[in-house]
Amino acid sequence: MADTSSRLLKLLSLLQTPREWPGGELAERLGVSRRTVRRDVERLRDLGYPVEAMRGADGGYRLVAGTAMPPLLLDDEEAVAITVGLSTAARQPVRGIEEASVRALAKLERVLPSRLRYRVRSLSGATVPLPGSAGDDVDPELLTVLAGAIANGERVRFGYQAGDGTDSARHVDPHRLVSARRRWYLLGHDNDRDDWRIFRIDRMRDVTPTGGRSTPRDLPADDAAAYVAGKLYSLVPTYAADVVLGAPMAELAARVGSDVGELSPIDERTCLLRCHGDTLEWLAMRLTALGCEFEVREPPELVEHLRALAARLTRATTASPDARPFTTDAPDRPQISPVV
Amino acid sequence: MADTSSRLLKLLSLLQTPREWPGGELAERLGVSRRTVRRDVERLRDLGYPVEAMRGADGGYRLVAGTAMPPLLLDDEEAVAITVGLSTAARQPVRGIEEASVRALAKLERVLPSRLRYRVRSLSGATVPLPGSAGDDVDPELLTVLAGAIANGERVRFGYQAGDGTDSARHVDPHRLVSARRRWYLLGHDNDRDDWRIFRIDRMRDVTPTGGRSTPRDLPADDAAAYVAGKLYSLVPTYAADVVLGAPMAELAARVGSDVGELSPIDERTCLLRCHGDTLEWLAMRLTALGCEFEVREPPELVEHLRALAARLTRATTASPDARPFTTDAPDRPQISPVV
DNA sequence: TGGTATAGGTCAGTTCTTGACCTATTGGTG
DNA sequence: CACCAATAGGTCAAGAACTGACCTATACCA
Repeated sequence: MADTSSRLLKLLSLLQTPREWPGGELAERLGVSRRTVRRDVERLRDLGYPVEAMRGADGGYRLVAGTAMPPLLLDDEEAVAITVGLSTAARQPVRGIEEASVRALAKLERVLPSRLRYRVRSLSGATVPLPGSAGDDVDPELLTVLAGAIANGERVRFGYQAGDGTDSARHVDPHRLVSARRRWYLLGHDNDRDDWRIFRIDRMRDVTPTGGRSTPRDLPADDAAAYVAGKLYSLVPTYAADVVLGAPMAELAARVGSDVGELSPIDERTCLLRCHGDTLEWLAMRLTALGCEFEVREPPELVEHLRALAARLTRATTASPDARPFTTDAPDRPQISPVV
Repeated sequence: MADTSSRLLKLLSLLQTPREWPGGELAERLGVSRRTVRRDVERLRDLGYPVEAMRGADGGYRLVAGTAMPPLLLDDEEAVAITVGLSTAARQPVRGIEEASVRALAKLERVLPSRLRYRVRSLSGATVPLPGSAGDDVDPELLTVLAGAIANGERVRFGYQAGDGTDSARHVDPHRLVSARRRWYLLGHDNDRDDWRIFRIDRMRDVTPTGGRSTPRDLPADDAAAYVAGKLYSLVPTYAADVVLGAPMAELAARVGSDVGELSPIDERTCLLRCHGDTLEWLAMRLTALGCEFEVREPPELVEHLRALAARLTRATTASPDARPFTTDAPDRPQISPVV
């Protein structure tokens, strides 16, 4: 009966509010007798959602953590907040739950009322881009489209710009989304080339599901993520940095996230940081953000980059504040660094 | 009837998967006849959740966006992903939906099965701290406790370390959570001092709801967020920066998020950036991340900070790579910059 | 044009739900 | 310590709803 079901949902939604509900108030809100409220609570418990009841004066009902995840009943603002949160999470994925984030985002986006969509769009445009990832940010919507196609077993068609700049149209059976090195990749079977390929998602254009079913194939490896990571290692240049930090390891441990790099102690006052990064900008930012003295051993490119940065900072602070800036055309002054 | 309701929920959960479901398969999965599936779909539509049906061969049912937000049925991984996403979102709140994010997080945390909690905890520890906010990160759990107390109208008790370092115990009727200047604040009525106070949440300890009801009071202003922002303006020092950027405004517009500052053009090759920040580290990072030439006009503290940073970078790159670093004890070398 | 999918009407038997009334139990308060 | 207010749960009868079986209409694809 639609009446009972909708009442149960309404009850769940009330109970998800962080407060206690006396039975009488619930009965009034739901338009039924108190006895029915008790029965509804029993029904929810049967469904696996533990409703806790405080007996005695000013007792009441409240939903507590159980073994199953109850259906989340969100109001408009919460739905928007979650969508925005997941969109930004997709831009800076957290190891181990990248795909689940995208799945959850896809779920949400499919049912998000249109009046909320524009709010999401205007809000997620306001996120601060991080250095090293500027320009080649992935559109979260693209991710959800691909996630949907993968789950649905649908073939997709898109335009792809390869690393050497050549454009081509692709027909691909999408297989898995993998995020590695702060970028998103699609592992799929290229039907025209009849082989497995890895595509950088920020280089894909006009992705459209064709409607055709993709043929199930065995993975080229046991673990798709490992496969992609391995291929990338030989394809994408990566900088491995080797830096001596002028502070005790204990002091820095909290500031160095696990995805930044590994710390090892040298003595009481210094320690060694080994980290990887695909752009020099990213490495430079991580290092300056540490706020301590440091000394770069490897790679020379990073030394060079930091020198250029230091020079830029010096120029930024030495010009006289009254003079019109940049009047002398110094041809060797770098303009905006190209997007990598 | 629990049977029908749970079947409806199961159906909703199936339909939230990004694929099409033919009626026959749904009937099989739900253990009912196809006619009942059709009726269940009708029930869902009555509840306001639009189920789209594709007729014809290989048609099927799918849930589409409607006017109401359907209950979200998440699997374990998705629940973890959303919780982690919201936790990090609470650390770097997005203007306009700060409170909704916390509300949604509170909702989730209250019902999150315990087996998922430890996964959330281990994952959210891996987030990268940003410069300028290091050390005084807010614990998202604290936010959800406060959000719950506010919604429940419960009085809270906590220890607070004021700006001058003095400790005190507080009894407060919590009123609103406000995030401003990349920090979280609690606006509440301090019962011992009988006045409205603003608390920095990262300075609160041992927050516990006392169980006592907080007495409803009128806000000291129409808009709590504006009230807090106004008070902060007179309490917390803020740097207003004035920077000339050596690149056309059009090129930079995408890189300057709306919360970074306002751009205005000077000529075809340069533009002006006016921005605010509560720490010099934050301002310095934003500026260097732009990747273009720039020139700081104001404030002098920022110029000083950037000079020191440039000097640090120079030291980091000029030491001979073979020599043991930091052998000479230069007393004027700053150690880790204190947490602001 | 044929096959397969959804859409929806009707009917009878079964099952479930609801509210009213009842008692038991628990926890805080005066 | 007794009282009160809250949850917990049993039972009953009337009513309502659900289900599956059968039917036809309709749309889409190959």
